[in-house]
Amino acid sequence: MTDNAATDRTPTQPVHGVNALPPDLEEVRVRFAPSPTGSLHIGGARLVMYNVLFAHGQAKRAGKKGTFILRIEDTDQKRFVEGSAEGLMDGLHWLGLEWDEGPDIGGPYAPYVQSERTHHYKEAAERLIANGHAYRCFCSPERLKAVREDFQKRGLPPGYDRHCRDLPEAEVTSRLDAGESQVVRFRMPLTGETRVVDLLRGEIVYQNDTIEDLVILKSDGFPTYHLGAVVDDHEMKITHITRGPEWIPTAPLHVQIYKALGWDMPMFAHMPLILAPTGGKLSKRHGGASVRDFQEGGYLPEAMLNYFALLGWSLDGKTEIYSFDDLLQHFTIERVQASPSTFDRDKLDWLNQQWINHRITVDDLATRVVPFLIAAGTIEDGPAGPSHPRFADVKAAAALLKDRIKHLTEAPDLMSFFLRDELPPYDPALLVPKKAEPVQAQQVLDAARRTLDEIDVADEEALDARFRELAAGMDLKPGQFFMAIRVAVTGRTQSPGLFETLRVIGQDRVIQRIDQAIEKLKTVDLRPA
RNA sequence: GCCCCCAUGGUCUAGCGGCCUAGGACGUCACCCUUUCAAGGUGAAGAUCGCGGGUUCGAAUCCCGCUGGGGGUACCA
Repeated sequence: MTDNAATDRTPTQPVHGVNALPPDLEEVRVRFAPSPTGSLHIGGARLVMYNVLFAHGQAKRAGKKGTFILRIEDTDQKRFVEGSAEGLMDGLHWLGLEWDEGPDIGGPYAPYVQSERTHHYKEAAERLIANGHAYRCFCSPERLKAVREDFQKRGLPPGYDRHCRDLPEAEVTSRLDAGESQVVRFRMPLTGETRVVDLLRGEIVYQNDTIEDLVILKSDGFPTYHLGAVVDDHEMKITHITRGPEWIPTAPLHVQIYKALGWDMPMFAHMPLILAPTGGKLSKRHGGASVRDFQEGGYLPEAMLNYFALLGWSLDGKTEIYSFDDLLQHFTIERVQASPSTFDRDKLDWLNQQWINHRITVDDLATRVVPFLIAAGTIEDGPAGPSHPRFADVKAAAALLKDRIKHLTEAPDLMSFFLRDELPPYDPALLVPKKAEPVQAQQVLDAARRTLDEIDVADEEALDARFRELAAGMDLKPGQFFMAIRVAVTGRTQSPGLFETLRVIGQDRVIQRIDQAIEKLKTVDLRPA
């Protein structure tokens, strides 16, 4: 955390000569604008984190106001998924990434849902038509498709042939009056070039004639992303457009729309892509992609955020563990990588384990593990936190398992012998330590059983000393002696330290389990192998 | 095909012209610790800085070309 994060250096020098925070800028306003068509993706989550760190961290450190906005871009009614926006917000809340303005909490530029703002886009489109920067297109989807195929066949870039770009005004009016279906396209300049300044990459130059006359207002009256995003970003006073790299190719179009509307240009920062280990975009099949999957997979939000920071950004190339607060102290958008990075599950797992083993408290671990224990039926249903009636037991188990748990999902399995009275069936042969005979296992268990009549499991030291004596007397190594007991009491060969384990399981259950083990051992062939 | 972005060990990265016989981390392997499993500690292997040209006294660092990877090419975002 702060103690191991390098503090003597906060790199802020612009890498590409672009200053993300010009002196005259008073407020940084950034937004995350997902379309409600699915769940919160890892790439989206990381983008949100960068936004929050930029607005609430970097901007505020520079003495500026920083605002992060959530906006829902639901302009594609065909792909709309019910409940998706809520799921997106749940995921963000889980990660602890909060917005200052948004559909649920409102704000000065409400509403923050595009389907409720359609008149803004219509107005902008009409203004663009009026000032000659856009035109109505009556081409049918069939014709468009045919044109595209024809272009492709002739080895040309597939696209629109600008058929309606210069329709006589009278024709437009009459076809409009006739109620013909139409869209609005942006009239891209046919000559010259458009420059896009990207915070992470510097200037990118495009020849205007390589960019199509794209649709900005669809026939159903909804805008496409190109218009919707530009209009809302302007009206919501967005200062920095952060988004995925898939928007780089259409950025010049956006620049042209801003110009045509006479609006001030925000800055652009196209964040890097996250690749699947197999190459290509990260997806469900390749590496998992939904934040929810990780939540259910027993990852801590802290570890997720920490990993996002390491993937595509670095403070000094040495610090690995960051709390969100550390990140707020040190993050600078200029240092995010322009190159895509591959999602590495192993490193995330390592971070998750670091957080569980070394960064959170026992109490915290116990609290977080309760819902998993309930879901698995390891403990009875109840409050999913410290007020659960079994919380004290969970905590005692958590104390011993803290440096052994990698994912919260392991808790039900690893904690079951502490929390449940009955042990699941196990192979009696496990009771026999390595390089020992079944008869010796029986002797160990008998000896242990007798010892427990005198020494209580609460007295770890006395028990430890006695067991070692007994082992020596039987010509067994302590480890061999302990193993027979470990198996008898936990049903498995791996557990936390034997004596602390016995103590937490408790005298009565330990005796009961040893008695059961002695019975079980009778089913094993006692003759020397 | 066309347009665009990117390029340091398998992976994430440090590096901003001399400090680099390239540093850290994950993963891998070995050893130590040890009552099992982890955790922890120590160490090792692993990169001719994608390739080829320049510029420079000097290049991983700047420029050009190539190659490779990725993205875009919709009335989806």
